[in-house]
Amino acid sequence: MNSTSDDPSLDDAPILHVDLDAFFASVEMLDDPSLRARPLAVGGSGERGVVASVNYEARRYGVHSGMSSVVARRRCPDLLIVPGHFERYEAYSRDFHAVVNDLTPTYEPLGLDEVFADLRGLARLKVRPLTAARALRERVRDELHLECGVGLARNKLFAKLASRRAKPFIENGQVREGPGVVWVSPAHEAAWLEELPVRALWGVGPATESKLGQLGVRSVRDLRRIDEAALARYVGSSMAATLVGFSRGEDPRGVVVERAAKSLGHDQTFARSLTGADVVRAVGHHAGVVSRALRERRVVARTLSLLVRFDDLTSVTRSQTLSFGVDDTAAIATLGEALLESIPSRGAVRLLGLYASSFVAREDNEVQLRFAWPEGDAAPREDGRRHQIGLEALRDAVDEVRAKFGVRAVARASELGPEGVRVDRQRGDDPFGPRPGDDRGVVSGP
DNA sequence: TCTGGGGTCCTAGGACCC
DNA sequence: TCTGGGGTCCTAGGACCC
Repeated sequence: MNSTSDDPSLDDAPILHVDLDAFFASVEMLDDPSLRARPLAVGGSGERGVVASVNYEARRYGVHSGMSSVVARRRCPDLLIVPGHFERYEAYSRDFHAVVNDLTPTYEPLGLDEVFADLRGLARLKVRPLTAARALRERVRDELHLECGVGLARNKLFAKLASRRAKPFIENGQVREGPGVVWVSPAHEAAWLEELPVRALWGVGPATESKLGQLGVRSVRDLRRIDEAALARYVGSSMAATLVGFSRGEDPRGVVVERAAKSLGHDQTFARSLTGADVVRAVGHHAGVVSRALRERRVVARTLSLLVRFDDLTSVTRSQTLSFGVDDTAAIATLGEALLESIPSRGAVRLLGLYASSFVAREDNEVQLRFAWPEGDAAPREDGRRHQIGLEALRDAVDEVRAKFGVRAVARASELGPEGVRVDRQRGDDPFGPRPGDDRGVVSGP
């Protein structure tokens, strides 16, 4: 199916996809060679844990990433599940990107362990795609001591399918070596797609697969026969157009080199669900994580979102966009708490997430704040002064949240007395709490 | 199989402006 | 005063990726 005998031209194989094999698990085995011979997974080992990465020894037992740890251990009782060391993975990822960058600067990372690259810029260097792909694999192996699969094709769709085919695979419970590098020649594209289940296409998950099933669409061949308008009624017009394109082997997505982050956040599923004041404390902890990440990136966020997943697995989100950006822990914690207050409780909290978006460069935010500076007053110079303006505006924002959602109509478990009567939390040091003669924010409720 | 934590994108409705 | 269309921003939820 793939041709490895002659090296295609850049026109026939401009897009390369590299995917590191069992990345997290492989790094753990490099850091501790005694783990090599045994089935290993990286992830949470508790009741609510999920395995994020699995070595090939464990895959022989049918364990794969994304699987709950309970199920994984059922399939493989000898499975060793170790916690992740993400700084290590990030360090390896940086080295990986550096190796790709030596091949071409036109590359696009996906997560820590995958990269798309556009090789067209190498035309003048007379680089041949297969030669480049093999050299890339060699360098990843020699310098990082990691294995990877490389795919080459006309577009991202086929390059990704190809790299998957390049990797080791399990056959009859045994690990088989893959070819390492696979090129999908344009002449063979149709054959590649023909038998492929729709689930193998990028963007088709369980929900879309099920919707397509209702239309009788299971394979890419089925997809080609279906009317796009009919498809759109089930999966939306955007997804319909994408899928129809894929079914014809068309993928307009380019390699995007500098993809600026649009949001960041932190969420955590608790080993034991939280109630009452513990939830508020968790918001404070998340605020610390998020604000540090914002400062590290030298941006401030105008939008904050809070996600709460209850024990019944229902999720609720609340978000608030400010006219200015924030990056300090206290401000984010206060806003997060206001958002939390606005969510009607449905019992114990299983997962809490806090996310920041609508980034503004820190310097630009300062300019914005100066605009808001009262007439005739001096422009803020030192940080403390600037901070105060933020607090004033922030207080308004918190009031806005409370006004919008009618906070008094809802009480957290922590604020309920034994009879379910709301007890006001005493927070004399809270700069955002009610002030004397100030009843803003209390617009509804019993 | 009742499921993590980092993200991205899409959809649909409402508010607001021209 | 009522009406419509288009554009943009915000919000909530959902699906998907690694």
